[in-house]
Amino acid sequence: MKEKEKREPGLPELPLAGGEKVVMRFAPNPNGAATLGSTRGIIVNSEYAKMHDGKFILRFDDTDPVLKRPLLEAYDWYLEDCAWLNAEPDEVVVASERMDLYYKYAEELLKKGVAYVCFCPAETFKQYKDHKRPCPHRAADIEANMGCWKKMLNGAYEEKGAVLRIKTDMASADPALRDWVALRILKRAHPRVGDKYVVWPTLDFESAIEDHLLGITHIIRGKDLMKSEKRQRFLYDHLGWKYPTTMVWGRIKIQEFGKLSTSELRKRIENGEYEGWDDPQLPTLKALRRRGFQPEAIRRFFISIGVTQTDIAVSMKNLYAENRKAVDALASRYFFVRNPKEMKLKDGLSFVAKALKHPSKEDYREIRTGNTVYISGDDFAKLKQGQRIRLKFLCDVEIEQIEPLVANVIETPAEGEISIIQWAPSEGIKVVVKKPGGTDEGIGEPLIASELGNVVQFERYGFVRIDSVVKKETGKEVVAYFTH
RNA sequence: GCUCCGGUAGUGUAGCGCGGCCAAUCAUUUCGGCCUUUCGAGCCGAGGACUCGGGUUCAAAUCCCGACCGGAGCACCA
Repeated sequence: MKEKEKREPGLPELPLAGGEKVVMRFAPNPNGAATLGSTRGIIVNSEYAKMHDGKFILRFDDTDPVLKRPLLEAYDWYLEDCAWLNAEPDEVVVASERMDLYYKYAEELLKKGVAYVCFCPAETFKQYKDHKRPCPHRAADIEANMGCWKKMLNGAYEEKGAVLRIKTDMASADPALRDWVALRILKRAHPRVGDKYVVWPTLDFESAIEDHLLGITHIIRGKDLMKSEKRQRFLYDHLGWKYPTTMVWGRIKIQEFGKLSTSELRKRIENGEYEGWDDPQLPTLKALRRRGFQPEAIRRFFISIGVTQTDIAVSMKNLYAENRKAVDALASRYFFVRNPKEMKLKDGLSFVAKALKHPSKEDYREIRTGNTVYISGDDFAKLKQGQRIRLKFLCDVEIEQIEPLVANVIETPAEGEISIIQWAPSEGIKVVVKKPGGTDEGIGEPLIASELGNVVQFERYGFVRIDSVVKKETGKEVVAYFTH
């Protein structure tokens, strides 16, 4: 009989070899701030490490100073992001600081005769590859290869002048597997280590060496890197190493953002199309943090998505749902009206509304107003003469005329169906809300300014994080970032 | 051209290695109801899927073959 236990919803089980300590890694290129895609890597890898009382390593795969050039600030950003997500790495490794290691193994491979220095231009090599033929350099003896390798390191060759290839099988049925490049020449200063090196390892080489040296037990990698494993296995065989267990996940696309690469994001930010890496329009962790998303919600969101090989397109709605659960209990309620319209309260002088800060807590806020209040443009558009509505926590009114808007205060509140709307007081403050889709402007109650840094709910509008309060000649102005 | 991988409700996901307990799990979305101290909140309820065609079998989401669809690799990118 087989036992099918009900598992808690969560990540699929990690294939365990038994007895070994689990070591996971997340290995980004710090060429920009962490995106939602990188966040998935942080969450899932660290989660597996936690589940098995293992180790979580953050490794910066920053070995391309040209095409995917690292951004100096981004190293710290990743550290901050990990900390914020409660996924602090047990160890941090920077590839560009461990170049000697890669050189050492390159030499070892040359000595074993399983690697060679190749001088073919890319196009020429492709010809050999397509015809399953070895290029002439493959047959060079060890002495000659060592000599060429030294010259590579000394800068004797120009960029693209020579590469170091790993011998695999030039007749492999899969063209993607034939003698791949392990190290190449790049004569451009690296943001972190300067111009100390001219020979740089490719990702396939660097990450293969590191995964072994760091004792990584499980690798989770994108489907696009599936062939990397097959390439790297040749290297592991040459060196007599055991390859880690691998899991593969498909591409993730966030429906609301489409596909934006880090390089593309960086280009647009540098062009001034966005305010920065934390612009609320961007799918970066920094942006979500500024918008007031809770780390726990982000964690649950990515865990619910799991690890499957299918390419997926998930909606932010799932994240909103998780975040709502996290934020609803702690967000105080306030009134904010977008595109305000003034409403004159006839026969009124001044009012003090006693309003609940949260529907399930006995905690009140006061809103003082004169005989005018503001309602939102959206609500205004639906008003009809003679209609009764309730200004929440204040009073019921009957609309006497629309333009200009005048209403009579009704002493006895209506029974039954009546629409209830939020309002802003005569001495309200200006509020600007930055949203993924643009900016809303309006008026809110003055107490909003006291919630700096907090996530609050603007009733009938949504959750926002109070980002800053700026003093202007016209008075205080609140800038809020829209959560959802 | 060569090679590899995948396809369960609108969207994710469980189940698939060891076929029956699957008239298929959970979440989200959608719809309806309740609440009216808001709501995009909460509570209750409903709807909605095994890509297709063959085969094996008493029995197939699960095993086999084929088709179709989708993604990826064949970079001196990560």
